[in-house]
Amino acid sequence: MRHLLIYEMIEAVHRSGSIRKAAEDTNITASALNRRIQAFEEEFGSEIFERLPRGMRLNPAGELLLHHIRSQRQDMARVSSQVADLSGVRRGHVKIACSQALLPYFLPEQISRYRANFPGVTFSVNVRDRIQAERDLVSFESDLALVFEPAHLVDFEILHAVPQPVMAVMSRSHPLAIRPVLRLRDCLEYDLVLPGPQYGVRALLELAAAKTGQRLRAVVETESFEMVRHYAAFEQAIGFQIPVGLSSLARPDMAFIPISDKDVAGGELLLGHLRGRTLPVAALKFARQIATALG
Amino acid sequence: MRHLLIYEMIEAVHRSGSIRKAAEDTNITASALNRRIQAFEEEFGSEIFERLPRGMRLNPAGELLLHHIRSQRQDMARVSSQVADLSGVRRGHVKIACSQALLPYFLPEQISRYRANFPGVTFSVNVRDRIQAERDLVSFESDLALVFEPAHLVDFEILHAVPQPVMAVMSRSHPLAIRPVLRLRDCLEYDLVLPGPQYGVRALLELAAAKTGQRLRAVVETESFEMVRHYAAFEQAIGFQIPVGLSSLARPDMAFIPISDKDVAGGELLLGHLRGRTLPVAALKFARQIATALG
DNA sequence: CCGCACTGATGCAAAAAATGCAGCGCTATT
DNA sequence: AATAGCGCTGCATTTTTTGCATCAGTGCGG
Repeated sequence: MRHLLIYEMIEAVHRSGSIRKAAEDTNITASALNRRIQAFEEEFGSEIFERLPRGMRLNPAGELLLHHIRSQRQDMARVSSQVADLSGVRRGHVKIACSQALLPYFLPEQISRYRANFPGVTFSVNVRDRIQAERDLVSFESDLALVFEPAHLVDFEILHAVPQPVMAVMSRSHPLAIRPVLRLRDCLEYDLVLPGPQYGVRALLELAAAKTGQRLRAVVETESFEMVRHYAAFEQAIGFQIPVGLSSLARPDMAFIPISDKDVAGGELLLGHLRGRTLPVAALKFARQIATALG
Repeated sequence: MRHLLIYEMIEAVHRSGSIRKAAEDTNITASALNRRIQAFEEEFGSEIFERLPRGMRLNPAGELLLHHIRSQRQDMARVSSQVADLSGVRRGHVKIACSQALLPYFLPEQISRYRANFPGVTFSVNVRDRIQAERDLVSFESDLALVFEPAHLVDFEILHAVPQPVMAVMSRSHPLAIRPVLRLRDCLEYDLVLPGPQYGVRALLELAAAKTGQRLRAVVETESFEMVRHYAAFEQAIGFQIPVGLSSLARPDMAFIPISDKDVAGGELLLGHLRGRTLPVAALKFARQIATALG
């Protein structure tokens, strides 16, 4: 889209913070780029960059414009994908920001299933915590977000929600492994493997512990959910995770037991997109598929 | 916006149905215009026009693109108005599609009040029936719609709703003018002035009459609400109208009496905009003002 | 306090792109 | 069969964009 090149130039300047650096990325001379920016500002009726001695920086008008640029680019991409869809080609690219728990089993299976039907569609999967996921939607870096217990929901339009109780994860040989349901106090008698404080599971556990005046002492605290699962398997320790991140088929040596909802309030796994956006066909169809899969 | 000229050209070709006619509107040669369209289709990756022996016509891909073009233009206008707002200028243009009932008193007063605060803001007011109003929103020809009893509400995002009972309109000297409330059967004993069948008030009246097995016989049927009011004033006839279109201050010689809701179901006056759109600041502020005014 | 390295801006000539003109082939109407 | 309308295209011309060289300003380190 030659006529939209100026938008890419503006973004390049914004990214690199200087015309000269952006000129290299854009394969153009700094002087040419400079004049295009100036010509655009002239037409636009307002400067969009602050000229600092050390480079360029978007001013408030520029921020507003940048959001428009991103929105318009995404909408153009949607139109393209719909046009491709018209000719029956089913192309497209779906960008997903998701919680770590979706990585081991759920998303690989879903993406593979979708691509079995539409092999022309490609995917980007980015691990994001609940705050970053929302930021990704706003900056159009992701089409869909799939996160556990998102923090604040402005700009987040919920497509689907499923309750996800917190599960205890342990070796099958663990003394508690035979129980159908666990109380939090049972778990606290053993070594704990906890996810970092930025995660929803941890937040729910802390809340529950505080309510009953107990304290969570982790022998291992980690950012990696994989670590939580595997460490629990090696030692006689207890980890925590939500069902969507677990697969008893893949790990017959492990037990996954729900914590009683008397102790720990169950969280919700939310599928959503940027409020007011029209999603590309591919993203929309994929969203429908995973909504069905989540039940 | 020179870089968006190609969009205007596409719209011009769409409007006029031929390159040669569109070329005149665009102040360009047919050959140049032709080549720009071709270059665009090349870049876009798909033809957007059907070449007919009698001219050009958008194909489905073109229809999709056209909607994107309109949406992007409106969003750019919104950005501009927000940028103007940044510098404290408060410029903008608000396009309203509204029912006829809003014309005599309500909108003039509201627009005047708004412009007293923000004289840089201008307005377009277009009279539209409830179907056309929605179509106007979809094609971005209007920012806001203010209609009585809209038919179907896909694409219509409701910002505000107020109940509006059907009122009988007559001269103060009319025998019924002293009553506080009227029954429909009372009215039917007199000559009636009715709005055309495309209007919500008429639809509600017909429904009510049918329910009790009565028939509405109009001595005057008209598309003009002004005609309804004035004819009722001249003869001892009864007209019908919703409160927002009436002003007892402006017409002390006339009586406006509600029809009992036992007979005629009250309709709703709805203020709305295109689903998913971000309105320009001016339109949004004006919408808030009239929502408050409507109560 | 002075280079030095970095920034954006600008005059001018060269390169590239867009345009206008004239004419072609086609089709539906008269 | 003549005509009037359509989209398309080769070629010369005009307009726009670009690259090069250079200027002016600013902050940093010696």
